[in-house]
Amino acid sequence: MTMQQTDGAVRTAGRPRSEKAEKAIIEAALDILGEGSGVSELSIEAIAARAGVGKTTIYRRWSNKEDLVVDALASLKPPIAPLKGVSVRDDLVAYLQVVQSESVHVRTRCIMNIAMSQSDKHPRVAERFHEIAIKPRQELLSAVLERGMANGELRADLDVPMAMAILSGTMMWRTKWADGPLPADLAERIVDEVLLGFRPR
Amino acid sequence: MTMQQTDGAVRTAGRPRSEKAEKAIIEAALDILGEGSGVSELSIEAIAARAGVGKTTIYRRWSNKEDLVVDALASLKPPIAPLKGVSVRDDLVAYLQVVQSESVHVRTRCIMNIAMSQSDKHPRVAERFHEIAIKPRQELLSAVLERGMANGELRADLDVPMAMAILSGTMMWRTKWADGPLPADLAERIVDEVLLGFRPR
DNA sequence: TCGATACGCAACGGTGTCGTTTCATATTAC
DNA sequence: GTAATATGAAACGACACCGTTGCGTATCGA
Repeated sequence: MTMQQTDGAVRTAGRPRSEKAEKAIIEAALDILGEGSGVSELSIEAIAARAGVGKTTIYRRWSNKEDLVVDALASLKPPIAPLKGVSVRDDLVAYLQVVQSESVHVRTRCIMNIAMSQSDKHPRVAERFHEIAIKPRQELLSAVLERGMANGELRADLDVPMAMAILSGTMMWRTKWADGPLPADLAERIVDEVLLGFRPR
Repeated sequence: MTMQQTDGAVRTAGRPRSEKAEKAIIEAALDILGEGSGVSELSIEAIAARAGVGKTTIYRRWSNKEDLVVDALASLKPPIAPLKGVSVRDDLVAYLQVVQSESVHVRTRCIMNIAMSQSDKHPRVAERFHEIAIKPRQELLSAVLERGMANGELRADLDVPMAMAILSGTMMWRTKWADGPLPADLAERIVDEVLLGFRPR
């Protein structure tokens, strides 16, 4: 027996599922992943314990770990900066500064690690992560570059995908293999160096 | 009771340790890592089984898994191309082509993944990997760039570490997040794009 | 030959996680 | 109140590894 509610959701008889528990589970999963565990090392028991929840409650919602992780990643809000700068240079600097500042946070680092290292073993997770975290940023970056090409700040024949790879790849390389503390003006230095080749001849 | 050998190695009484077994163990470990396992998922039992070796033989040589992995990574020969090209451009293209071709091999990919994603959890392994696989290449790349600066192919004020990050990071980004098959001339396109900003004004 | 050491193999007890089940309790619709 | 469903807690048997030990065999020096 079911009945329609005003919002169109289907209600069933009996106690409804606790949203609070669901949030706690996802938060706990992200927490553990953020501490450096890979997907395979992420145990349901550990999630349940940290979330203060019975394993039953988890298994009732997700039939396997991957589904849980996919949902967890989906809950990550991609914090995209608005990027309303005056120049392309300012926008790029602002963008890379966001990327750099995120790379400092352990949780961001670890989740990035998961995306990069476990894409072969967990393609669904990787796909979802790409859609949630990578794609919107790429589109943002792409828009900045296109704008620069349109208004003459950048070469009209700029290879946009290549330019995006140069910018993102350089920042990732430096944040990944950093020998020491990153320079505070890293974003500016990357942009200024790279733009030398992007500006009109 | 020990005695000196001609090569200075110390020989003990009794059956000597089998070099063949040692090679098999390390090879098996690399094999499993190359199939996508992380260091934590790498089990001694699995290594022993694949190497056709008793667990005893492994525990007799390494007291823990990290030591084994460190030795295994150390055994990887970094295949550095000679890079005797005529121009800086040719050398850079040749270098990046090696990087790209390696990125196709599953084993290389996975070991790279380990280095990138488990550096926080296994710092000794990461350090060793950096020394074995990253550092020699960085020095090679650095030498190419310095040569270009000396002979006028590149700007005299080029930021070498930044330039290296741009080249390596771009290739990594494209090989990592590739949507489809990589273009065959990827290395040339990266170098040609990047060199626009590296050449003298 | 003999002592010493390494070998592969099998088994040990211990631990952690799996996915499931049972239970008493809580929350909802009817 | 009653039926239905969800909850957290606990326990289940199963499995994979752990690190260790014992065993019979193989290979070395003396």
